[in-house]
Amino acid sequence: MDFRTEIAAALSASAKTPAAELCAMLETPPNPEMGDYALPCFKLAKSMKKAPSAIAAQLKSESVFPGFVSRAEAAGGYLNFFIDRAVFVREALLPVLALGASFGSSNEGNGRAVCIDYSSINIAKPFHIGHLSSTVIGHALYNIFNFLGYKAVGINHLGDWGTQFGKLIVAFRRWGSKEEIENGGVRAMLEIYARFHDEAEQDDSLNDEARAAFKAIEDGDPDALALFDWFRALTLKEVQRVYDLLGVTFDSYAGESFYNDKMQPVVDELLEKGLLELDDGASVVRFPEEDNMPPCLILRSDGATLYATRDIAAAFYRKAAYDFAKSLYVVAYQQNLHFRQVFRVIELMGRPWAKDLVHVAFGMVSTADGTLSTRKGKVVFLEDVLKESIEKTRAIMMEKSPDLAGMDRIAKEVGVGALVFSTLSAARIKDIVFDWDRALNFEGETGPYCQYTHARCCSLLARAEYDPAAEVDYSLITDPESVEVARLLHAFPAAVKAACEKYEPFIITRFVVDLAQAFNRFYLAHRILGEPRNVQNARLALTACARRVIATGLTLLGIAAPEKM
RNA sequence: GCGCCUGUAGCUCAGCAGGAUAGAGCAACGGCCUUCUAAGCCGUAGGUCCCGGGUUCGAAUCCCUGCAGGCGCGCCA
Repeated sequence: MDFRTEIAAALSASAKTPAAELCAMLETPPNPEMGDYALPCFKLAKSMKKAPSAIAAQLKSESVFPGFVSRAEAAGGYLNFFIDRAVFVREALLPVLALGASFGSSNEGNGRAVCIDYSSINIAKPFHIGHLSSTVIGHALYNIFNFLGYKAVGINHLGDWGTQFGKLIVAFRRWGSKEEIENGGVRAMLEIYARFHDEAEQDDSLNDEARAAFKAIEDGDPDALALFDWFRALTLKEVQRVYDLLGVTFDSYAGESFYNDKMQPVVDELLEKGLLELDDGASVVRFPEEDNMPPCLILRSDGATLYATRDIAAAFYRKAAYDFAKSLYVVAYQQNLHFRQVFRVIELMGRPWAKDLVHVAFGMVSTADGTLSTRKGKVVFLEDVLKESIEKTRAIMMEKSPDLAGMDRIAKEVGVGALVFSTLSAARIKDIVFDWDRALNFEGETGPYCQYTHARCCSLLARAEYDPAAEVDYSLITDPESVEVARLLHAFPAAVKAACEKYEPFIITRFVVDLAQAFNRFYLAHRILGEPRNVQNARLALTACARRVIATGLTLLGIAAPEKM
């Protein structure tokens, strides 16, 4: 039952306005005491040639409202509607009880593919906190799109090409040892890479050597290629530990090197369509005046391809391979111009699906003592942060619940969840200054708080031996705290939809916090266990629904919902 | 210089297809565990919604001008 639609239909005749229009006008009053829905009558003043307050009174007296409207009240220029609380609570809880884990999901995607390019780490470089945003935003969107009936395709667009690999090979041949790299992983690679830069400042011939080494990779020289593959494999093995902790997966690891043989057709087509122009020896695509963008560089003056060339080729490949309905790029906003250019070039090439390419931009991550910089050694490894968070969680658990079974697993779920949750708690465009104390705060609007509330629900349901089949008397949970929980449950599907449409996982994060807060208020205000049978049953049903939706929300965000903690 | 983004409580952020007294959390202070998980709950205090114009019955929200900060602007990715 949709309350809004029915209220709007009831008003339509008296207001002489289409129901759909009235439905869009209906809003939620700022305070529940003012009603559940409100119609502001100001806009009707012109067409009805009356004062808003008079309109509200007239609509009230002339309309016949559905039975679930217990009261309609004109207040100022508003007409407020009060829904029968037992009906409202029942309508809110029934779908959750009936659908369980699929409550909030839908089939609107109809199986269409949505490519999501996220995380996209660089080979032989550290996986640091700067990569956390892309990784967890992308992963959450992956879950959300699947939940709404799409077929998400997770793509880790690896940074596995470029002259830096020539440098690394030279550095390794001069100063590296197989054993050190094997044991030290990316940190050891960074060390010899840094040494290369130091020594190359004195001896420029090293740079020539590096260029030659990279050329050797390109030409398929077996020795160079073997080293390159080795660096790649070692890095992937190392980052896999972090992905395992985060529970993040990918369907494709096709990175930059994958597109090496796929760029020529793009260049050919650009030439053929007369889009390519020579400028200072480089080949560029110029944009129409109204685009107000600098040209997009396609080929360097030495004929080498560039970042944009590769991304255009990648977009073509993904369209052909997956026939996506949308293709998302979860990449920091620094690359705003780059993606505007790439998308526009594809549009100029006559591909209507260019409109389905979306840059899901997010803010910069920095540390208080300066921006992240691999060179300056200020880099904070993601794995270190995750481990620290897990350790802190374990310490808290040792204090609060030392006998809990499965401590290791729970400490991992809570410690990791805290970081994921905090990364997903603000609009993605906001910059983040990484702060250990804030990242490891487990109180207030945090992941552990929501997980704790979930565990609290589980504990109640287990103690009461809750029977989902027991009949529920909804008239027993019409107190303000219960109704507030019900109101949020009712709003969950819309929150998921909004998160998907806006590519904003934080909408779900906030929703889960709100629900957890509402449940905790309910919990503190009302006893559940040991109440009369029918009261206990009704409150347990509410608890079961809250637990279910908190768990679903957390799962969508990529966060575990342990039953005990 | 040009373009994009951000500016709301001491701090971190919601609210911004205009609506009724601007909301949370953290930090501070004061309460609540001999009954359901205190990683919790309640209360107190804290705001020129960056400034100035405009549109509107009504602006934190829309438009314009400024200011401050971030990012970007050809052969890196």
